[in-house]
Amino acid sequence: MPVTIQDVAREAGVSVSTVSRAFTVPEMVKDETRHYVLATAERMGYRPNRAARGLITGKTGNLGVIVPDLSNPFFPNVLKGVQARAREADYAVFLADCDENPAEEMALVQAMAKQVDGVILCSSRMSATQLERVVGTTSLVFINRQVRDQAAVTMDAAGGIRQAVDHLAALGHRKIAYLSGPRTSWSNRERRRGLRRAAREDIEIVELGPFAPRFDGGPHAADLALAEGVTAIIAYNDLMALGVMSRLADRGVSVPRQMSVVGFDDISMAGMATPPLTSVSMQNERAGRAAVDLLLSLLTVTGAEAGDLRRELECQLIVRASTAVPPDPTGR
Amino acid sequence: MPVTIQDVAREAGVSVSTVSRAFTVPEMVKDETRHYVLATAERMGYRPNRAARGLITGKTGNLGVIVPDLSNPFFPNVLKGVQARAREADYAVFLADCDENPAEEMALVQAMAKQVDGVILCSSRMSATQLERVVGTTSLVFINRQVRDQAAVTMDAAGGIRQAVDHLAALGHRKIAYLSGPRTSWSNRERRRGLRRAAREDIEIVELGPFAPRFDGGPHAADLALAEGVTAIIAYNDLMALGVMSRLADRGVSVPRQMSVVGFDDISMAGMATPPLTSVSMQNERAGRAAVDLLLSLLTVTGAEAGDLRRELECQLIVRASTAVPPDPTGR
DNA sequence: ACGCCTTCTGCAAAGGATTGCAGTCTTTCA
DNA sequence: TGAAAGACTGCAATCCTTTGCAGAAGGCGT
Repeated sequence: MPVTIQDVAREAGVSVSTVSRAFTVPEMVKDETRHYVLATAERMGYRPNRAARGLITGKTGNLGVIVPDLSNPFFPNVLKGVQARAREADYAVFLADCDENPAEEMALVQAMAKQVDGVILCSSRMSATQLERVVGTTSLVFINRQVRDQAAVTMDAAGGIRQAVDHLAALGHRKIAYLSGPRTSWSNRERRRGLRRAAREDIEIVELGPFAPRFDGGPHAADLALAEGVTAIIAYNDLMALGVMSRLADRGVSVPRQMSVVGFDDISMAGMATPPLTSVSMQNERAGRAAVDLLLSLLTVTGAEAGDLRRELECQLIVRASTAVPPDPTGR
Repeated sequence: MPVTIQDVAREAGVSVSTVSRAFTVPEMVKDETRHYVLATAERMGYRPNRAARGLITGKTGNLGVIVPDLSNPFFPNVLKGVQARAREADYAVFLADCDENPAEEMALVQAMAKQVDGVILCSSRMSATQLERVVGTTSLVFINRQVRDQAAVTMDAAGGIRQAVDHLAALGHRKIAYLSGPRTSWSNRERRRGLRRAAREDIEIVELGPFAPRFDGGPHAADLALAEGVTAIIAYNDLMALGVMSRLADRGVSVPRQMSVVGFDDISMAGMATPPLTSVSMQNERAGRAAVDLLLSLLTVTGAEAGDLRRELECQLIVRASTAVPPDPTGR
């Protein structure tokens, strides 16, 4: 049923080699022949069998992406970038969701290894030892995590935090809470690093947590922040920030009048919240595209050292309605 | 570098046939031999090359999913279901995002056809003529759309609408607006069908739109609904509902005191909105799993007629804080 | 007119796995 | 004890492409 290169060759009255070359090394076959072959192929609806091609070239034309959890709105956007860029480069993408489970993540990489030219790992949860066992099985590009000698695209979260702190400081806030995410997460460490870098004489920053990096981590975090008497909150991510806002609303604390809230990631729902959430935007889609670019050069550029392939994306503070000047300490 | 079946055979001192059979038809090789072979393979880290296998068996062990837009929070959840179920069945999944572009969607199906055993189409945007050209190139399963003689998993949106109407009626609402989505969309037709079925003597339903099925379709829709003087709104989907709520807040209309709002899809952010949005839940993850099940039986069960493979999932109204009794018409 | 260089095309091997067929070795039954 | 059946295993063809090598044809310089 499916039409093979043989069928095209027979129909066009040439050898399979010629058909093959018409597709893969066009300049090697006479214009006239090539046009005729290509036209015939088109007419017959021929599409080269990638599996067979991969068998001999050693390249599959596929790449894999592994994300910790698709229902975390952070990932679909990077996935979208990966997919779009991959398609431009005529690659197909394998998707896997490891459900936040490092062991599963490792298994997935190994299972994929044979059928892809490389794998993109988003916010990998794997331990150093687990990583060791997958490095080398296939080309790897990390997103949001740096691993020695491995290609990676990261976000300048530290810079983002700084922007958030500066923004709040400019508004007049003097005591700010940072609501920490999972202690072991690379992203959280990065954010904390940014916090230290953003430290200023005139601002007091208290760090709370860790809290669950989800909506339901918010309420607990909000209560602690209120108890600390801060006037502004920077949350580990938007989900947590939304949870915080929800809790504040329940407790009758008005955002942004009595409390300013800043999130992280700028997931699409940030702009839809009430009030719309000020957030540090991560350019996830760009990150996805960049990861594919890195992977591509890793595969094609000879002698490219994975360790040299690094790309850091700017973060951008998107100011919306959840931040404002702090309440007058005199009580109006 | 990668270890092949030949390597294992040599190492284990048997022929490649035996190794192959040890994996694919275990009962055909002597227990002792099989154990030894399997152990050797394991030790050497051998994983069969799926491409090579697919070449000869004609089955790839892959399946494809095409979604219209990953950044629409509806899809990642069904994707998650697809992925999970596929992995259980030892299938890998190819993902593609067609950016709401039917032509691209068609091209993607054709591009995938050769490398997958079947494709799952989520909320396909293709026209009848376009569909005609892809049916037959590979096995298809539709989600959220019914096509003649094709396997499909659908949601009982009509039933969901009815639940929403009954809920609002029970609260005392007498005039309700339905905010329509894209006129041509199958989902929208289904919802409208449900609307007619839910029609009751005591309730007046006005249909407005069509509006963009996104957050930014909400404001326009909200204004029209207000002008109609309804006390409750059912939106085409949650995104639109959130846009409506945002606009209502801007215009000083309190939800749910002055206006009740019901969404559709129950995307994760519905519960995080302020107030949390009452919504018709679609069980997207289950839908994804069901689609894979359908595809699998389409592939294995001989003589399974695609047209017979239908699965309809229940919808469930999740009542949250965005719906309440209507304002007293006397003005309190 | 000859040889050489180009340009184009075809032959055949290779890549990793599956599988029909045939061969070997045991076992069983008469 | 011999033959037939049964249980395993191996050989080799096959799936669809790519690609090194060699052959064919045409052009050019001398």
